Amino acid sequence: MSGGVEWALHCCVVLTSIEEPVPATKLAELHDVSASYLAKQLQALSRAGLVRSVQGKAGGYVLTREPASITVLDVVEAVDGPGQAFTCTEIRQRGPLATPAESCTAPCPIARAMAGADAAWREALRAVSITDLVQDVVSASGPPAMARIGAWLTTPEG
Amino acid sequence: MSGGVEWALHCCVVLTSIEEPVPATKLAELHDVSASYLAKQLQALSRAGLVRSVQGKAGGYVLTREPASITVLDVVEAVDGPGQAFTCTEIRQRGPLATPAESCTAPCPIARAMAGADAAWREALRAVSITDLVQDVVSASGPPAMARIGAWLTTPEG
DNA sequence: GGCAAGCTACTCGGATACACGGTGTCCGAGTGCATGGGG
DNA sequence: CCCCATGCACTCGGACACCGTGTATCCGAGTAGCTTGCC
Repeated sequence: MSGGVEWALHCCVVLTSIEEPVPATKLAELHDVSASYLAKQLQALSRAGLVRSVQGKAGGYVLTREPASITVLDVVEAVDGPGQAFTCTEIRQRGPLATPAESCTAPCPIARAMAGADAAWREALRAVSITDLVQDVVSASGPPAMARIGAWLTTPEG
Repeated sequence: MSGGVEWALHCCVVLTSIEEPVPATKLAELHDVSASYLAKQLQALSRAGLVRSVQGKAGGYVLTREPASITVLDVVEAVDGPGQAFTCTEIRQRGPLATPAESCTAPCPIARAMAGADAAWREALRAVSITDLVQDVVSASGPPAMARIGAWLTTPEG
């Protein structure tokens, strides 16, 4: 899995602390990561419609939806792509004992098992929303944690 | 995910059709894949203890356990390694608002969500055994399917 | 005919090149805000 | 005092190198079985 997923999720959590646009550079120095590379992940979120980018002097990124309606799966699919991890090569249709293509109406058992596991994985990620992550943060670091982040984001210099 | 997983699973299914050792070259030409690369996957299965390799003229690979006790998860972990797909970088401990290390007793919410999804994925793969895959094959291609494979493996030339 | 030594051929196992996707970086296009001048 | 044109600084967006992991391959070490010669 792409490491940028972690950055993107942290950014989504941070963006819930404020309504104004936050530039990528701010998010980068807040997390102490490469600004250029983080921009790539944010662009992916923008293409997926999870965040909206506003340009100009006071521009940046804003969440488009309520945090409760954004799931972790949304972010993962936006950054890593919607493709499945496992792809069936149809080995059963190759070799001297290849099964004819007309008998391959149903997917091969291996592909089915993998697809089932992938569905379970996605379902688990779909069950967690950005709001849930924020709730866990305030439970661990105290209620003013998110407020401190929002305040830091508004200060001119980091 | 590594593409060799698919090859390894097909090999495990094929190995259930016969008790004698099957060389890697036979498995390769049966599936019409690279023999050298398939050997690497079989070595991984051997290191994990799922198959046993016998050397010499009539050597090859044999399953060590009953197919019903070998799960798809076993094969996946043997080939792709036991490591998780997602690894937490502990971003929360970096940057100007880093949370102190003493407050990080519990894993961060993002890592927990990912770990939960990974557990669900593994559980789904653990629920499917090689025997289940074989049963699906005979249901789709008819009872003599596995017998044909076993017969082909015993013929001198492919 | 039985047995043992030697040979052969076949097997696995690890060490070795190549390629592609993820990682990281950079600069150009576009836009909203601030400023200064005019009415 | 209000409005508008101008400039600017800041933002995103996509295009460009680099590296690590997976992909593919090869050759050497080792062993079981067959052959052959001898007793």
